[in-house]
Amino acid sequence: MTPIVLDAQLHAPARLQIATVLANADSAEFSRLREITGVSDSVLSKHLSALVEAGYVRLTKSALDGRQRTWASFTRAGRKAFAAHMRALQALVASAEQAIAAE
Amino acid sequence: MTPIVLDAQLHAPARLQIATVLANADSAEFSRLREITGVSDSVLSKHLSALVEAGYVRLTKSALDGRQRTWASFTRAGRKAFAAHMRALQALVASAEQAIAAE
DNA sequence: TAATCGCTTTCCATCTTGGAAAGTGAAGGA
DNA sequence: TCCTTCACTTTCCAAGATGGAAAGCGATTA
Repeated sequence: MTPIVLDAQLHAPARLQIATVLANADSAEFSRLREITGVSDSVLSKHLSALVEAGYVRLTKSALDGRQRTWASFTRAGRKAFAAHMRALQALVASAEQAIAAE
Repeated sequence: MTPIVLDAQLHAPARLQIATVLANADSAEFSRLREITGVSDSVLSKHLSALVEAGYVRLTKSALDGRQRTWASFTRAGRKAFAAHMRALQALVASAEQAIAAE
């Protein structure tokens, strides 16, 4: 059987939440991601920086109502990595399918 | 939408590997788990202890060929927790389905 | 009695994750 | 112009997770 490789950059729960939002939208506001993940400003900022560093996310700053806003979106690489991660999870679930079917 | 709750005790990659093996078998030998996870004796021992502590795993010691062997198996609670974790992952994958379908 | 096997425990280093608080640049008000 | 606010960002720090090496330990063999 082929080994199931999980993406360390996307594996942490908060990262998964961020990625799931980004996968379902073209972009998401910083404040919305903060609400969804439930972490502090600083922590979200660091997660996003890490994803940018990994080449998975792009941050766009633009003014809305005269105030600065930060939008996050997947890069092509990020979207691909997330898709691969989801496939890995799917394979993981599949490999345990019969086992949990008995429950 | 209902929040997707991941089990922290099963979330770490090495734990997932151990759990997947246990889910597919009645029990597994210490040495086999060590090979599959690729971690050292001490690390595997600690992971198993943590799972025992969580009430998810039972360790059985018995002699084989005159030498001590340790077998690990899921408790009923462990099997249930793993099944729930797999369902959570399945839900996570499903929530991103359309998004990754485009890839 | 000594050595080996099969873990377990201790010790230690590193990485990750988190919050609080201070810092920064842009925009708005006095 | 100076001060404040907003929306993050960075720094500082604490706690927990994870990993290996090495020592420990009980049960066999030699």
